[in-house]
Amino acid sequence: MGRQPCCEKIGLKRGPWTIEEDHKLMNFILNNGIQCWRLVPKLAGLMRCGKSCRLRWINYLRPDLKRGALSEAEEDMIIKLHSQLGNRWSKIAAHFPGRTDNEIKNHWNTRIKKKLKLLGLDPLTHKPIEQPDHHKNDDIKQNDSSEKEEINGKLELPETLPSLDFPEEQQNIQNSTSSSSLDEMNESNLEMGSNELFQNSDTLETFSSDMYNPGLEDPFQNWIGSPIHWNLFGNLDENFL
DNA sequence: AACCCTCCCAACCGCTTTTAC
DNA sequence: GGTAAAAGCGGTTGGGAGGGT
Repeated sequence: MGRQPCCEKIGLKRGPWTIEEDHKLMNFILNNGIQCWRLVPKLAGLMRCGKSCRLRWINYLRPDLKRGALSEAEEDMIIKLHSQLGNRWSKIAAHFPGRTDNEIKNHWNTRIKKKLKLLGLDPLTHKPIEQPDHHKNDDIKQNDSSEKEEINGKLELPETLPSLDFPEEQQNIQNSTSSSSLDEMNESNLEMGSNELFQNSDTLETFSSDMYNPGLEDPFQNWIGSPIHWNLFGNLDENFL
């Protein structure tokens, strides 16, 4: 007997959201807040499941979302955080106000992973990828020029990798080959919380607060600048509210 | 112009964790 | 403490966009 579905799926709409749906959801949440996602679609007049509404809000409609491509500094910090937290995207995203876990995860899977591989690093462990012994040198020689070309051309990598300046004890764990010890490290880091975790390196608190346009104190200013064409919503009130 | 391929990202699925009773 | 429901999370996928042939 499996778990029951999160909602009654019959008759529910799926796929991309329309502007009308966005508008309904946003108006509902802005006017009523979120008490229970399961009730949101019903009360907002949407043929979506609550889960879908939650995702849409978090990943696209939230007023405080930061839009646009991730900067190189953000990318470097993602790499750094990933080396310490693993695939805990929500934890990583917590250090990037206005960015979503989905966005960071997508960016990791489509860009950063490749970048690390091209640099000969395992995206999982952040350690150099082991080459088979007897072809090791040949492979490196062969790949060297072509990959460098790609690195310098297509991907426009920085000259050097972001320095992963772990505290000493974390460095030791990083150098260990045991995956369980990596897990332990991650667990203990999580328990420590970010404040303590990064106290010995450039603090992420500083990073987080400095890097995000401190000029835009009000998140709604970001919202207004988002690529959603708000003027399209202008006449919808009459129709949907 | 038509086709193919790759990249990117929004959205879904299913599992885990948290909360409420 | 046990159970069910809700929320959260991470892996995966589908399809549109854009570039190459």
